[in-house]
Amino acid sequence: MIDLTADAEALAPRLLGCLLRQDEVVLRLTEVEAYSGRDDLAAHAAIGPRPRTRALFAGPGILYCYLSHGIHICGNIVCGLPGRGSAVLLRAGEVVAGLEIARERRPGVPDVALARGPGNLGRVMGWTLADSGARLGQDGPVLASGEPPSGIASGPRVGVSVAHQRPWRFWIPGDPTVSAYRRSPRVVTDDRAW
DNA sequence: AACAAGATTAACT
DNA sequence: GTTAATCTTGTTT
Repeated sequence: MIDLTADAEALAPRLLGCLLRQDEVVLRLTEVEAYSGRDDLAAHAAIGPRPRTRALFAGPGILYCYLSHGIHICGNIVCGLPGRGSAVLLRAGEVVAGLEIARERRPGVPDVALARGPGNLGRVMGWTLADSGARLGQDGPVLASGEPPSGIASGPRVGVSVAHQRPWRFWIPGDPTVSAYRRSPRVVTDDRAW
């Protein structure tokens, strides 16, 4: 099994290739991002516990969902020690079961793009804000080990303007379900080294 | 009470 | 490359 008490930075690459099942839909994770906790300025945990971020501090093995831009539900797997606020954002995956339902939830979208991008992934899994706080393997999705990925790539997080020098986004290189990288419009530091 | 920004996406030009 | 869609939260008046 997977040790969810590890910090997000250590856990994130290990989640690649893992299987996440929500009801009939099973995803093979191909892209994730680590959010380290209160000391991570880009993390929702940085401001400390709030009603909205309650699930983030509830301890490892919790699903934390948030609403992005009023439209998209994005999901994280909370990890690390309770109260740390560490979590891994699920950015993309390959639908390996429940294709019919996934297609119904995203009509007209090619299979390979069904769960490409965090908002799309949440849509395919059928998540809403009410799923925030669900416990993995109980009232939430089930996480299981899968075939280890052929390789792991890393780089700066998508849409994040701080801590940009740290490679906290991990993906399976060459996988067609991985989302395109879009730099935050606010990044000031020179990141050409990446 | 009003406002701006956001771990985004898809549809434009 | 630009922009609309939509809503919650934190910040400012």
